[in-house]
Amino acid sequence: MAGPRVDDIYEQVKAMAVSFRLRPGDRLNEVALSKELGVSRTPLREALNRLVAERMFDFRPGQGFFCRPLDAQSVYDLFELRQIIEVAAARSACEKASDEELGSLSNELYETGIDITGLTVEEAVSRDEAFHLGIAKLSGNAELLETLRRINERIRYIRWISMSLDRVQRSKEEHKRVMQALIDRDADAAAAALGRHIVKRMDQVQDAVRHGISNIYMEGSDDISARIIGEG
Amino acid sequence: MAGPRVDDIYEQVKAMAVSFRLRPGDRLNEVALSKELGVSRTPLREALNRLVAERMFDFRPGQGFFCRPLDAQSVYDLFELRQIIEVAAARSACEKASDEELGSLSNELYETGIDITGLTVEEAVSRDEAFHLGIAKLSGNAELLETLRRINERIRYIRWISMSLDRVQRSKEEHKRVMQALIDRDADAAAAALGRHIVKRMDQVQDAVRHGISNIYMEGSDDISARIIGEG
DNA sequence: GCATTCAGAGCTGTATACAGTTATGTATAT
DNA sequence: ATATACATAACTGTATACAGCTCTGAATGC
Repeated sequence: MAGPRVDDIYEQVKAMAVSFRLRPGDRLNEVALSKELGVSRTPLREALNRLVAERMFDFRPGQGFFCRPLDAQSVYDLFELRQIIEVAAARSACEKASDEELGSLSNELYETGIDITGLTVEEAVSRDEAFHLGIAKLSGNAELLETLRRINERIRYIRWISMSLDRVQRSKEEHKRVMQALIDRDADAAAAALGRHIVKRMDQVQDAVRHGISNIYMEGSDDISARIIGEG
Repeated sequence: MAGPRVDDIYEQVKAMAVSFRLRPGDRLNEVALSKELGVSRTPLREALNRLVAERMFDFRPGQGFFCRPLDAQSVYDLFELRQIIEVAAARSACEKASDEELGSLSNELYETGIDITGLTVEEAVSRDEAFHLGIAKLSGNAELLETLRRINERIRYIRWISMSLDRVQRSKEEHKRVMQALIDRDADAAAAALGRHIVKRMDQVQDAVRHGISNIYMEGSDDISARIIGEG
């Protein structure tokens, strides 16, 4: 029965960290967590070492693994890096993507993205990520795509908070504008629209971090992702 | 005596992978390698899992760890990503870096970088990396810096080959030009100079990959790093 | 000569045990 | 009441054992 354990454990622990069920700064109890997951410490530690490499956990020899705290500076850095990478990806996509690829990304955007009311925060963020990753994919650069994926995982919680605070979604309008620029193969316009789109969020995000950081340590904050998005 | 094992093992194995002592595509024999390193499989596997997360190794459940093959496309992608990140870092550095910081980077460049004749390839590449990482550091973005570090590790071998083929170093002139633009706080000029500098290498690199890929599997190719750089 | 099957060796994946270290909490002295 | 020292518990770090899977190669059949 037992499929490849380590991959599963890795995904589970990552999900716990992403959703802040494991609280930032906290030391991880390997025995307790391995029991909870129903595995031994050996594969658990292997999974944790992957997450250390992804900077989702800290490792202090002799003390163990610590859930990496997300301070305001790190969040800012990650958003800035995300912007850099995505803007470059959009430019690249203008050159490299086929009409077909652009068409299918556009379809996806319009099919899934018209109205996010009624979705959970998790679903809404997931769709947002999907569009941005879609652009990265069209850049044709697999390393760029993977790097962006890693970044997204680390700021997902912030996006949940941001999404749950800001119910009115102007995102979609901005996404459409980016999409149109891509279809027009207008690299400058695409870069500008996408750059503005991300920068615009960064102020919100600074607030979100402040809200988030104060809520993170409260009980019950782990179900932010399940919150339903109300009407504007 | 025994310091933190895993960190050491991680560094050792990474060094072996970076220098292609472990050949791309090859399956890793955990027992053999653990004996060679004088440790047991447990911490070795922990180290390997970190390297999987860094995309330096592949992991196939049931089969084990594989040294990740560096195909031409991956090399191109990594260089492209490197360019994106470094150019953005240079722009950022123009705004954020203090005069003092720029001064000390400049000093370092002129002190260590005037003539690389007589250095080993490893040393020359190390200095090259140091300058580029110095700019990334001045961007003030720790995540950007770390991402670039990871990229560098994966393309270091290519840089060794490139450096050993191309004895005449025009790099330094280009570095000086970038440095001057930074000191002038001229973001556009810095971005342009650095962008050109990296792009210029990419053609060489395509050749290097072809040379490299054919040499990688030859015996004795693992001492490329020790080769001495002759005069122009 | 070539493909197929099967047995054996070898290797991976995980659990467990144990040594060594770090943290905790209590008791004592100031 | 506070600080310190010590004993104990808990946890980490690594080695080892073993089960199960994968690969290799020889033997067999065509």
